[in-house]
Amino acid sequence: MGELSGDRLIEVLATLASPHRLRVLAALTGGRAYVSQLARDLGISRALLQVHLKKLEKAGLVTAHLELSEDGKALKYYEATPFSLHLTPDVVAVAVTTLSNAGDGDAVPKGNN
Amino acid sequence: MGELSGDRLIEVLATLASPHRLRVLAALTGGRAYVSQLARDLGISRALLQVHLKKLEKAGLVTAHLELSEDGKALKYYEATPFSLHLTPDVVAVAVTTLSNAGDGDAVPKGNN
DNA sequence: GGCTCATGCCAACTATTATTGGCATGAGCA
DNA sequence: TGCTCATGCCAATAATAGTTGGCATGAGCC
Repeated sequence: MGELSGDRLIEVLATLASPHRLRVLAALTGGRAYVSQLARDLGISRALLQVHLKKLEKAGLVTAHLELSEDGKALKYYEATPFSLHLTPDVVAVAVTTLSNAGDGDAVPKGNN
Repeated sequence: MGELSGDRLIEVLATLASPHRLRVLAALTGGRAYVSQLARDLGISRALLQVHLKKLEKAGLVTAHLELSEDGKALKYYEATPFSLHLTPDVVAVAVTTLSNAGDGDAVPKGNN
């Protein structure tokens, strides 16, 4: 996971920059779990947890797959994806060169100064 | 910079997770600069740049100091702080243990399920 | 004095993200 | 059938973050 684009880098960083998601990830690092179970473990609502799980999944930090329990219930198990990201000023400098101009853009400043 | 608390980790991640701040940091990695100059280089307003610089400074990613130019003008120079942060699931798991319960909290879920 | 350039800061607005509650579905089980 | 448990999703609100423009200050310079 050494060479991600600036956009991907930001996605990953933004995803990790949240207490909830960090806790979710930590919980899953300790072993997989299905949604409702995880919500109970962490003491947060399912709706909230799902939003965070989706963001984590989108960033590629967790993966999900359905599984049938012994009694036939469909459970959605999530598990953490291993990753390794070494951040340094140089890594940042390189990533910036591949940034799409979203959230920025204006090649012509509005006239300050 | 291997052992930061969960709160600090989140602060750093959140600070880096922005195209503007990433660009600012990259620009400063290439050499120090004072505010107005940097704003022109990046093509953004000073007001905007200052906000981002403050956030970067708060997170310890850049430092600032006043300096007098040859003609006596007070210039505020910023420079990038070297850092190295190796992110892995385990690092996250450890960081989580030192998270203050802000933005989370509710030991008792509201009653979902 | 009047012009330029640098800094700092605020009030106001817009855009995003976070969070809650509720509702609907599908499948075992007594 | 009625109850439980799991999933998914949406509409509405709350809370943050991002941006802009303007205004004030201080210091050289013509």
